[in-house]
Amino acid sequence: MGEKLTTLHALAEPNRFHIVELLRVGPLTVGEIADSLKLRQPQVSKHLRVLSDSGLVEVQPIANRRIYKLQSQPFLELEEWLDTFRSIWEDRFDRLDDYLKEMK
Amino acid sequence: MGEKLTTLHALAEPNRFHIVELLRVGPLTVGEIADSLKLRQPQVSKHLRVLSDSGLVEVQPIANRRIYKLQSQPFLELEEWLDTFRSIWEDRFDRLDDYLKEMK
DNA sequence: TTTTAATATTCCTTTACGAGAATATTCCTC
DNA sequence: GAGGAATATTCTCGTAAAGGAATATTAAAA
Repeated sequence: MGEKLTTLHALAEPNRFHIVELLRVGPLTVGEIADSLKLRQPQVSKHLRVLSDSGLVEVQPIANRRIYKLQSQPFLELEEWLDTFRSIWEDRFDRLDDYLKEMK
Repeated sequence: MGEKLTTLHALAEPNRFHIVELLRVGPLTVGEIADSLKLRQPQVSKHLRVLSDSGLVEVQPIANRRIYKLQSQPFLELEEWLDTFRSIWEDRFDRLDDYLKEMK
């Protein structure tokens, strides 16, 4: 369960969310991300650190640069979690009524 | 895009995440949630406020009590967003190689 | 209509975290 | 090996947000 919270927390920050949206197009360096989002390099590095720690992105160092790309696992796990709710939406038209009856 | 961030933010808080997990079993009152999670009533009310503002839960007042239940829309929207990544995971085995070649 | 139960709201304190600026690190190039 | 790019880390500060305690609100019940 902790992983899901970590993933959610990482994605819930606006700039990190934007970074993820950027990276869906393809791998990018820190500088490119900073330019695109008009953020300062240190902040981008810090956000990438969070994304990296949470497993959402992966780094590949090339010489001076570091190329970041999305990692599928956390996304898939999150989607899997959301999928476990599907049965509920269909199943629970009258659960509320049940509940009301139970409590008299 | 703002709704997704709102949803993510609401879910990213541990206690709120737990509340959501609790509510998936069925609708509950504030007191029941507080008991289950061993939280104080005011904090539960405050978290439920956030969840309610983000559309994740719905309230139904019955006399003294307020019964909270999950609302499907935000979950479905989030899942839909995650689903847009699917094509990427399959498509992008070699995108990194492409990138590396591009930048020589 | 006073009392009591359930919930919401407010105020205060504390903590988490993001931004900014400066500095450290790493690796290429000359 | 000195200088310069690209990136990471550290420090400080400001702010958003969570917890605690007290209080307000609402509705039922006596």
